[in-house]
Amino acid sequence: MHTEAKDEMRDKILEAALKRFTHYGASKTTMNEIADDLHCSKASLYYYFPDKKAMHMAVLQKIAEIYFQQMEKEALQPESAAQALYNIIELRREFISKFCRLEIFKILQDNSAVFLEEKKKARERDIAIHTRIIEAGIALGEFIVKDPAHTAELLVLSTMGLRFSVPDHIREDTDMDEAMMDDVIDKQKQLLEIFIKGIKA
Amino acid sequence: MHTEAKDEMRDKILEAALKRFTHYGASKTTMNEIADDLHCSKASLYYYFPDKKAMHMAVLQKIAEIYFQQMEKEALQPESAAQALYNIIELRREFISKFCRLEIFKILQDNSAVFLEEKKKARERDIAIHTRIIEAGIALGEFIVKDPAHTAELLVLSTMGLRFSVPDHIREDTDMDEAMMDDVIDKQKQLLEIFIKGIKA
DNA sequence: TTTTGACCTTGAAACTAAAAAAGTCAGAAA
DNA sequence: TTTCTGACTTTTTTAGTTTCAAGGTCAAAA
Repeated sequence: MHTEAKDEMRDKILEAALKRFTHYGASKTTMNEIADDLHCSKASLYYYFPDKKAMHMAVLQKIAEIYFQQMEKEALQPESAAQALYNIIELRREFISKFCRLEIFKILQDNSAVFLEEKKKARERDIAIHTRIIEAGIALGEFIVKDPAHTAELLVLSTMGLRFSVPDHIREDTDMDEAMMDDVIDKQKQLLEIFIKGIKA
Repeated sequence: MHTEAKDEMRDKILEAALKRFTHYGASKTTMNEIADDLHCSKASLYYYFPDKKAMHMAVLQKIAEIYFQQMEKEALQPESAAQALYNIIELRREFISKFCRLEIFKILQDNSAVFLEEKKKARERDIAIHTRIIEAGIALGEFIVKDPAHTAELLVLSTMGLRFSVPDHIREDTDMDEAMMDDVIDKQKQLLEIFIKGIKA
């Protein structure tokens, strides 16, 4: 059984790719560069991944998995549902500031069916986590909500939407947005504050 | 004093342009086509507008003015501030379904300084109107809000942001979005409901 | 003052060639 | 048998060019 070794190499590739992506941006990274970093041939990469897009996806899934697991930990047994919701925003701030250089948006521009599917799944998972927190809030007597899943969707979508409150031309610019990000996160927290009051028991 | 006649011709041009824009989209409309519709020469258009962009802006300002005036009427003396906020969403629905074919987004893609400035002004006016309604709500004892302008900004931005809850690839498509729009408007109303509860006295 | 035909200018498609990157495969290495 | 690679082909990107429709100007007419 050589699968452990195989998985190990696969992971090494993902790490090397992620390093390049976060440093130079995914769109500026070639398969050859990743291979060179690993002192292996490009053909090897194609032994582990069917194509470049699959590798991109795997990198994305890898970091998303960590992010979601942190979120789920937060959602598991909150002392306060409201606090859990705030903590998730903080988690998001960390995640974004860590991976914003990866040009995640440029990859996702690629609106292929697989990508959209993955994006949808991620959003659903995000909403599911928020649903669980809201349900916990109901159980704790913090919130009164008729349809937790629906309310969670609304919270997630409206919070995400605030991302677009910063003008278009700045969103492109990769330098300035670190400062802008704080503004967006701030707005997200302020909206959450009102949102929580709006569903408070 | 020939200014009335001049203004009249200017307005005729704007109407002809708007008709073309809403029918075929602004990006697919040429100056020659507008001139032909008016049975005049293209050079005449340039007597009234310095260039094409200025004409686009004028068309946009014209329809925006109507939209904002309706909003302001709504904001002037609401019996219920909450109801006024709902009415404004309904106004927005009408406005969008009327002018969505104009490809406003494609024009606004043009991130020139003048355009951004105008966009910013429009947003500020939007926020100002919402501020007035929230202040009215406070006066009527409906709401308790510390900083009405700030709360209004948050409401406007989060509501607008919901526009992006529909997947990217559908936003491009000019056919489907009529149905999608209803979904967005629905979400905006649902968010407003919670938002209002969140600032309720 | 307003309008126009004739004219000039510009920018966005439509090709093209060259370079770079993606992707394949027969066979070597482990 | 699984993993890896050099040498190869194919596809995509880029940069340069042409071309033409659309933008824009102007002297002169109405």
